[in-house]
Amino acid sequence: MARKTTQAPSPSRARDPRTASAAQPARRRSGGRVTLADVARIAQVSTMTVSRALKDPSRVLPDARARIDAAIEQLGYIPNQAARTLASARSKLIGVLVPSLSNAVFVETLAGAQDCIGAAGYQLLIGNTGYAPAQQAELLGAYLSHAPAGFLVAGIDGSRAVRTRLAAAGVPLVHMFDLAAQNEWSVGFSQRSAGFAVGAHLLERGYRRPGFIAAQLDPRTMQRRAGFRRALSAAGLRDDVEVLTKEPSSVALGSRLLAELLANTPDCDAVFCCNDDLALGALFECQRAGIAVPRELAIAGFNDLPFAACSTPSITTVATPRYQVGFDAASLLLRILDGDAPDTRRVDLGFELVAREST
Amino acid sequence: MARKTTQAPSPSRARDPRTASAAQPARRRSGGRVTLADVARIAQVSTMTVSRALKDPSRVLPDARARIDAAIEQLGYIPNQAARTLASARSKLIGVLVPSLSNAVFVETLAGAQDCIGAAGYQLLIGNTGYAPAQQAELLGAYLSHAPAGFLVAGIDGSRAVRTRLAAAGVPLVHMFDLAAQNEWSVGFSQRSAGFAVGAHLLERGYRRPGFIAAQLDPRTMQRRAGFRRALSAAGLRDDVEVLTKEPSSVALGSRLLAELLANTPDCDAVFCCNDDLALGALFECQRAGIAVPRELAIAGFNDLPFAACSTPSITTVATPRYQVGFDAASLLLRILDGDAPDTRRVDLGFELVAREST
DNA sequence: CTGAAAGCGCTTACAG
DNA sequence: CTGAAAGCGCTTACAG
Repeated sequence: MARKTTQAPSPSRARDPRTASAAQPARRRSGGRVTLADVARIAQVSTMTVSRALKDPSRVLPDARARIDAAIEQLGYIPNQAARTLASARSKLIGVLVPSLSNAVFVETLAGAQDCIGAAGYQLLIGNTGYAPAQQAELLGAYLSHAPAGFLVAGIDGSRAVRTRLAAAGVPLVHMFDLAAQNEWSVGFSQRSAGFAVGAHLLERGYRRPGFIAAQLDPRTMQRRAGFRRALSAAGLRDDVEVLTKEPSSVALGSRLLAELLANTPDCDAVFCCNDDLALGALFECQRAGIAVPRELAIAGFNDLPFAACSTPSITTVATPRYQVGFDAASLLLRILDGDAPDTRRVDLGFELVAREST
Repeated sequence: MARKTTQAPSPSRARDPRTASAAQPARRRSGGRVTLADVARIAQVSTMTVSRALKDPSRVLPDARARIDAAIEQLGYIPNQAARTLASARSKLIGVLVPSLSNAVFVETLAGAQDCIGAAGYQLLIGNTGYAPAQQAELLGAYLSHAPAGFLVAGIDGSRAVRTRLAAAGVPLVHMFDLAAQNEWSVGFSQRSAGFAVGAHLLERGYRRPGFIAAQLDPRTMQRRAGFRRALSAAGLRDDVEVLTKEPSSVALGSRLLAELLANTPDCDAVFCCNDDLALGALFECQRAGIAVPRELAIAGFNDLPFAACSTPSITTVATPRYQVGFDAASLLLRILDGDAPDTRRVDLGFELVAREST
């Protein structure tokens, strides 16, 4: 197949098809890379036909298709994304904005999104907003210069002004984790219900004086808190036993916050940590202080990070569908881009309370 | 400034400058977005001058520059990256390939790279190779279609064929974590020396029967192992007390591997875990089995992830400059792109053994 | 310091 | 099903 026939007028042409045009243009900037036109020439069709074969092979006759495939293979042709984007005014890039990368939750969400879009030939443009709403708007604007096909955004912090710009540019946006208003696309679950579930679980286990510790205090954390407090107050218990800080979350911080909580409220018998890192730190603090978990103090976390299942004791937590949030949000975005948008704009993936030894 | 003068021939033109050209071209595909030409028209200069002002303001007279800035502001002009890339044959994208995203180490490396290149207007195109050398080559090839300015790659798994293609395309590549051969760019540290340091530390503490547990078994892990074994054999001790598995690393796996190690070698008095996740799992396993750490068994990890400092007991480990690896590798890449490449191609950032309670 | 022309490599929008 | 023409929005390479 790749063997040259003796009919070939000039063997050297096969190596660099561009020399085929006898009259070289005066100024040529091409870096010698293989283009669609090269493929078209070898395959003896027009560039349009090659372009079609690439996009949708069924729109080209089998015969031409075979010659094109062979030419692509022979030349090692790689499509130029910039040219595609410029001509079509839309790239194969999808902007994803997450509030943090040090939080394993969002990393898994990115993995889910990546796994979903990879097959469709898209790439992720990942932006870290650092939990700053202003930064979110900033990045959305900046990414627009890449003509992204769409956006995936954790949280609903975006200013209205930016969303208007996106709408004007015709770039769809899917919210992740939060459930947005009916007229916007979103994939997530109710943070509030999840918080409520933890409160209800602790009450059911018989704890009467649960506390709450939290860091970062981003919107989702505050929603979990609201649900948790609701569960307590509905049962006639105090719902204000808590230690909050805007500091970034970490295991070490969990130890500090728990120490502070116990100093403030010695008769506290359970604690809901707004995430598993904090819960792990709280557990370490108990081990250090010789407090038996759960006999003297119960600990509940949030997210079900891998270590929660195998710590000693294992940690009760809420399993959140973070990978699925990323995957499904991306999947929804692809459907929207294909003009195959579903009717329901809000997708509630739910959550699951996982009761373990720590409560 | 933004106020319109009564001299303006037609206020409506200011809103959509493109209507200024009386004769509309027959076919116009522009989506109504603002272009360089629009800015040039408003500022009353050529597009070239606007282009220059954007790239290097000092090459344009202050007077023109002021009009251009005003026009950009007024129109809300955003440069089209695709057009830039197509015309210049080089994008503002940098490909980064890491073997895993579930490993916090690489996520921090990405953060470092991101922080470095963000100011220079570059974006990261992040690829996950899943520890598969073939996948690394695959992604390098695929990313070429985006005409990246350069590559940052964790590990030196890339096949020679791919690197030849990159060289041919003039796209520089900087290795991260491993120290490459003298003729290639790399920023990292000696994994082997780090492994040796852990072995030496355990011997110095008086442990005589250290074991080793490891997962994934990627090249870097194996280099650490080699250094560790060297330290033991040099002291005349057995260096083959180990449990290895190709499974992905996790905290739960650390528990399992330790249990297996102790089952095989009951008189083992210390264990070097190839990373901190495994070490944490080992610690949990000891707590579960009632084994006192470090009195009955010493535990050492690798990387110094945040939790290592605050567990009970705290974990001895090797602090690796992962954020710095990402930052400095990106910084090196930018220098190369600016034609300001340093003489030394290998940058050794070193490591630090952090002795804590677990040994 | 500034500008007119050509080109980058594709796709859109029409035709046939 | 296939193709010739025009255009996407910038930058390169020359001139002046």
